[in-house]
Formats: sequence, C-alpha cells, structure tokens
Amino acid sequence: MARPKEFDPERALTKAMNLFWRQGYENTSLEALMKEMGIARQSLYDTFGDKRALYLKALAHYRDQTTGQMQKMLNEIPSVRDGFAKLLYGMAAETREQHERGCLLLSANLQRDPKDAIVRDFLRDNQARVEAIFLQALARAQKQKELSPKQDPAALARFFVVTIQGMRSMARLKSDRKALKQVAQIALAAFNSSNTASTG
Amino acid sequence: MARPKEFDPERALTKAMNLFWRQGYENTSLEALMKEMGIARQSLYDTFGDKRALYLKALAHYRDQTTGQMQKMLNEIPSVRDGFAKLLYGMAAETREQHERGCLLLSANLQRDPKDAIVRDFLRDNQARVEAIFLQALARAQKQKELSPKQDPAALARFFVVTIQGMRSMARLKSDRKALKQVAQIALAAFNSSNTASTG
DNA sequence: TCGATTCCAGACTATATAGTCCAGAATGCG
DNA sequence: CGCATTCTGGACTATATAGTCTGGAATCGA
Repeated sequence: MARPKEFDPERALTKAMNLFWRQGYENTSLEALMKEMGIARQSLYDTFGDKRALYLKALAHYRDQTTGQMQKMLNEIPSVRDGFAKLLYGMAAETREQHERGCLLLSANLQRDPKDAIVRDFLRDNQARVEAIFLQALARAQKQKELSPKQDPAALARFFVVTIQGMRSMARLKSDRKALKQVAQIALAAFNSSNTASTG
Repeated sequence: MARPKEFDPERALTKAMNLFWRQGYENTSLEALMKEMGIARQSLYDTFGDKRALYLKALAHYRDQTTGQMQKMLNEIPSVRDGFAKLLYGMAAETREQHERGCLLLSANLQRDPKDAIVRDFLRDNQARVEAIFLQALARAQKQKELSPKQDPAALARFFVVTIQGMRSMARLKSDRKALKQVAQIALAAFNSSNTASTG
C-alpha cells in the first residue's frame, strides 16, 4: 500500500563500502556518498541511518564478503599450503589501485579513535573469525602431513594474519609486486620449517 | 635585542608528537595541542606554522628517534639474530598503552588521504631507510654465518618490515603479549631456515 | 480517486575547528 | 629608559559538513 523503494539497498551499500574503502571514513563526505550511491540525502538517512551507521554496515558487508571468500577457497583447495600461497601471492599480484585502497578493516583499525569501543570490538571479532578460519585450515594441513605436528596451528594462524596486514600496509604505501612476492615466499617458508626457532 | 623564547621548541615538538601518536591527526584539535604543548595559539603558529606543518615535523622527529635507536642497537649487538629478536620480542613485551598507540608512521600511512603525495613520499623514504638499516645488519649476519648465503638479505629486510607493521596493527587492536611473542618466534625462524621455499 | 509512502532537490541549522587578528603585559638589549 | 620581540588570552572569521526539514512530484494498492 505504498510506493516501493526504487534502489537496491544492497547495491547502494556496496557502493558506499567501496567509497569508504578508497577514501576512509573522515575523507568521505555525505555528498560524495550520495553521489556514489546514486540516492538522495533523505533516502540515505531513511535507509541506513546516519553516516556512522552506514559505515558500520559497510564494515560488516566487507567482512562477510572477505571471510566468506577465504573460507570457501581454503575449504575447496586440496593443499592447504597452496591455499595460503594463493592468498599471499594473489595479494602481491593485485593492481596498483587495489594495493592503494588496501584492506578496509585494517584502515578502520588505524583510523579509528582508540576510545571507539564499537569499532574496536567489531574488528576484534573479525580478527578472531579470520584466525579461526586459518586455524581450521592449518589443522587440516597437519592431518594431511603438510605441516609438522610440532608447529602450533593457532600461533601460525596469527602469524599469517600478521603477515597479511603487514603486506597490506606495505602495498598501500608502494605497489611493488616483486617485493611483495618475496615477502610472501619467506612467510610461506613457515610451512616447511620444522624448527621451533629456539630462543624465547 | 628582543625577548627570547620561553619554551623549548624541541620539547614542545615532542609533546605534539606524542599527542598525534596517541590520537592521530584528525582526532587531535589545535586546542588539545596548545594544552599539551603548554603554549598559546600564536606561539604555536609562529614557531611551527599551521597544524599540518607541525604534524610533518612530528613525523620527522619520530622517524629520527626510531631509526636512530634501531641503527644503534643493531650496530652494537654482536649477534644480528639477537638484534631482531630484541626488536620483535621487545615490541611484544610493551605495555597496553604502547600497543594501543602503535606506530605513528604506520598510522600516518593508513590515515592519510591516498592522494596526499607529501606524506606518502615521506613514508616511502622512511621505509627505504629502515629497509637499508635491516639490510646492512642482515648482510653482516651472512658474513658472521648467522644467516645462510642462500637467503636474499634485501627480501628478508622487507619481510621484517612487514612483520613489524603487521604486529603493530595486531597489537593496536588487542594487546596480547603471548600471541605477539608467538608471532615473533615464527618470524625469527626465517633466520634458521635455509629453505628457499620452492613454489613461485 | 485517495491515502500512504518514496523519491528528489534544496534550504536550513548546528557545530566544530583551523586560522587570523588584536590588546596588553613581560622581558631583554642597547 | 625605550625599542623590539615574545608571551598570553580571547575575540573573531571562514569553512566544512553532518543532520533536519520542507515541498512537490511519482508510484503503488485499496
């Protein structure tokens, strides 16, 4: 009994996400969002709430996409090691634009006000999810004898999270595929080594 | 033939640096800077220029301090491997406050407008400097037989830069010394392994 | 046709804050 | 002393922008 929405909220959210991704929260004005999303001010407020609410929805959308993809890929690929290689080398091979925009959630972590508990908790939860996905894959790797039983899969999962974030920040500053590939290669050596590294 | 400055510009700059470090550029108002630095508006503008100029000076000050320390430590320590261990385990052992504020230059990288060429170039230069310091140390490690001659010291230098940045971002989100220590340990295994990791 | 809702465009408000300007006191030097 | 400079404090301006409100047109179902 009323006029239906004329735009697809999910498409509009994706547009907003992409803009936040490229520009960050502070550098993205409402006017830019309206233009990018192709909707007017009031529709935006009616549908998504204020700017911050839209941002949080964009973060969640991003998380769902990225964790979903990673989960799927790591589940389907026979060799877990190949899965991580795909992840790391794939990132190294991205375009300059992709390197520049980096990772929306890494940016969110470093752009946020340290006192902002909402975003902090969201990001912590996301990191836990990613670690869990990696952990699951690495446990499988041990079963498949791709990984020494001496290694701690949880620690290794964290190591790869750290590596990815470090590579993301480096790529954002300077899009250098060769350098990133070298880093990926060294990180993947964690799979080979059975050394518990001594010294603590 | 005139009244001399009553405050120490370098001390004031350090104060400003610490505030930017804790809060980031956007979240730090001029009023907060004036209060923290203990000087009035006009003195600030006369001595440091506008907010952005002050920020850039703070970045340079930070760079000089951190690279100087690293350089010195890596030069003085007999075992290069111990040097990197000190760096990584030292970071893991920092306080919650230190983890939270993270690295001023990493934050600058992810907070900056991607189009901001000034900050970008400054950060690129800094990264090159750090890589050079690491490279020098790793070359020495090879001479001392601490590192296999098969390893590429430049690639390894980049790997450690990436590791440090990744650890910084993780620490900022969640101050977890144990987790960070585990990551450091895995990263340091790059020293042991002579494996060139196969697959490219 | 009519009521409810959505759309757009734009006006308008409120707020934060960077940067400038000014007045008057303090301080050192010649 | 008196000139030059710095200091503080506050007033003031300019600007950007988030968020609200209004009007009028469009669209659907009863």
